[in-house]
Amino acid sequence: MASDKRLPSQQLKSEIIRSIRTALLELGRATKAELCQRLQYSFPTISKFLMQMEEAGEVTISGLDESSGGRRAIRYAYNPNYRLGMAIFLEKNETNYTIYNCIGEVIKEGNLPSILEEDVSTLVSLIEDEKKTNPKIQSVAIGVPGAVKHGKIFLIPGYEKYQNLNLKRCIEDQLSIPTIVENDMNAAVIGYMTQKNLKENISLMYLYLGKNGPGAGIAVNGEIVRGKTFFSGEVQFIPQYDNRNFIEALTGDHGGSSMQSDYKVDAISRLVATITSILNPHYIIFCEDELAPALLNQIAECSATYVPKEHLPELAVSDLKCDYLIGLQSLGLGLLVSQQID
Amino acid sequence: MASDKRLPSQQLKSEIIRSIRTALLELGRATKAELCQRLQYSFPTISKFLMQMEEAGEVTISGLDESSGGRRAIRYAYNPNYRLGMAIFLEKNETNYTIYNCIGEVIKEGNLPSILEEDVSTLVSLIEDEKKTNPKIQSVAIGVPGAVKHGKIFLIPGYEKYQNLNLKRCIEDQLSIPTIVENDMNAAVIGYMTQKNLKENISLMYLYLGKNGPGAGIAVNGEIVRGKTFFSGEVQFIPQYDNRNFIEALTGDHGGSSMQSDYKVDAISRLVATITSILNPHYIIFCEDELAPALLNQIAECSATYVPKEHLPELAVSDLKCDYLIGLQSLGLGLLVSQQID
DNA sequence: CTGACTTATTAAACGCGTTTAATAAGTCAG
DNA sequence: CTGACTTATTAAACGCGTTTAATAAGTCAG
Repeated sequence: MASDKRLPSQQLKSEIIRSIRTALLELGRATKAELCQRLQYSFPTISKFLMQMEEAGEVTISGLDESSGGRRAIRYAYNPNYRLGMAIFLEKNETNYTIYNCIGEVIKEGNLPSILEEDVSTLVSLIEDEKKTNPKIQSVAIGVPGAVKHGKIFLIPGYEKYQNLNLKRCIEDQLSIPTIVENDMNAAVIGYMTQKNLKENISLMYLYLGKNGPGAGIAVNGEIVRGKTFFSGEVQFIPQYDNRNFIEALTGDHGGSSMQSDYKVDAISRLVATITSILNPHYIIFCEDELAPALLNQIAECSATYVPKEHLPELAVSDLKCDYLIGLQSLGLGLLVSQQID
Repeated sequence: MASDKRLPSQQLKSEIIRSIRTALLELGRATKAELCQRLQYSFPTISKFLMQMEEAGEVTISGLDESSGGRRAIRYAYNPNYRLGMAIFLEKNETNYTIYNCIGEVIKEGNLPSILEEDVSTLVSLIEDEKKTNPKIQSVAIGVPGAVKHGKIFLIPGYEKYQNLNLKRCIEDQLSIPTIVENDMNAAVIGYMTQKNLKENISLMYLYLGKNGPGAGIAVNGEIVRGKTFFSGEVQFIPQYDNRNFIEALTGDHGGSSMQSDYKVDAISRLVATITSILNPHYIIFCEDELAPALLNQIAECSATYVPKEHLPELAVSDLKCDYLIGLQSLGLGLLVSQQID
């Protein structure tokens, strides 16, 4: 076990810095008085850390406030380019990555063939090279099509090189950059929550129907659900009809007369009703390229035949790719914001 | 908004006391050195608080350790009767309550007719009277057959006197005893986790089949799931067959030939498979008076026809009444342990 | 039964965030 | 343009947990 003997005072210091950073990023600009009001630390404490951060170039003075009857207050702004993050999407067919700053602006985008079947060193080199040309990169967030817990990839069918690899530790040990690894659908869930600014204690399911079978990312009480064997969200197996589970109902042969989309709507509605009965989440999100907005109403109506209407979640469509990106960036930003002051 | 301007130092102090109490209750007896090893506070700090607690009678010296080569260490024990808790079960047909100490020993049991249809003052008087004869009672935990959030009863069909009542605030304001209110099934979930000493990040469902329809308490990542409209766990609505949901499958007419328990087993197995596909929990618990142990194996086997076996949760039976009690006691103990020192 | 050695406990000095007092830098009426 | 009044900032004193040094209370070989 590593020496995690972090003194309470050290911990407190880190927490103060972290909270100043997030407050400044959220507010855009703030005075010392506003920060100590919001963060419940004393003026001298805020003042001390803000001075250090200004000296390091992490915050800048953006001007003086108008006087409200007395001495004019100094207004501070966070320097969004002080540190950068790198988000990497490892996919079957390609590898995308972005370099972004603390307010989510993308500085650079990159695209490569898939490296999932190659040795991990390929990925390490990619990061190392980008870090060389851009030394401000201080966090890496990697999305993978597999089950991840605490940075270790427990299950990633078809890619032996990554199976059972602690990718987080691997990169942190070799490159000394704080790293986070997350499953793709879970990152999308995090991205959606970030984007909609959903507070904690929100529950939602993000459903991806897919060509090769559906999958879902789920958050309960604001936290990602992983499950005992990383099987959570594998909704394809849910028994829905006498002889068909969800994937069979979605794709199977139904011998006949009904409209092609009717049985799909019923299957999805049954899933919505099931999730509602179990988790009663606030939202269920579908991929906008998989589901015509008109179908949402049909699904809502049909779900209400199974479950009292007032308990149904809000149904919405969203851009999975975009949420995935925002999720990874948000995870990476969390690392940036927690880092020690230089 | 109340004056929640609690100084960081005050907060830290409370946290130190809380952690000493839980450590001492968990360990039974401990030396100062063991406590500061475990809790990561310095020796002088532990020493100071332990002295205060000893003066107050909250901890006692249980003797000296054998020497391990030097001065013999003093071993301290928590006084389990220093403070007591009261757990109250409000039910349709009766009202039960227990008074218990910090190690869960029941000091007194009481039984009354149901008071759910009476005015809340009946409940307040009950607590007040017990508190008079036993002033050591410093926490109240109340279990109700309804949906609760932060002490407020949002939904309790059939009992208007309690509907939309903030029972926690009501009792705390009138009697100045820290109070917690929780739903019955959720309390059972908490009780089961406490009893089995399950760490955080565990997920489980506690299923009650019931005479008037099934219901479930669910914990995900160690936290109770309440849902957007307190509807979570209402598994009776889950569509399971072409024309039957869970409650219909459990109770309905199946026209004939199959054994009475066969369709029940299939319906429950489908529920197990569904929960597994969505949450992949570690445990699903049934009530031991509702399900013969032999059925568990049948359910496990049948579930495996819907979902790969390795992902199934551990299925177990337990005593609901007992778990409910332990859950309430555990919640009340949490209050006791968080209280300020006298 | 003494002195070298352990280990537990107490006492003094320190570090750091908070509280409170002092100072700096504005506004505005007359 | 001065003085009463605001508001922001800085400086000094304080509180409390930690670190480090000193002391207390044992063991054990010879």
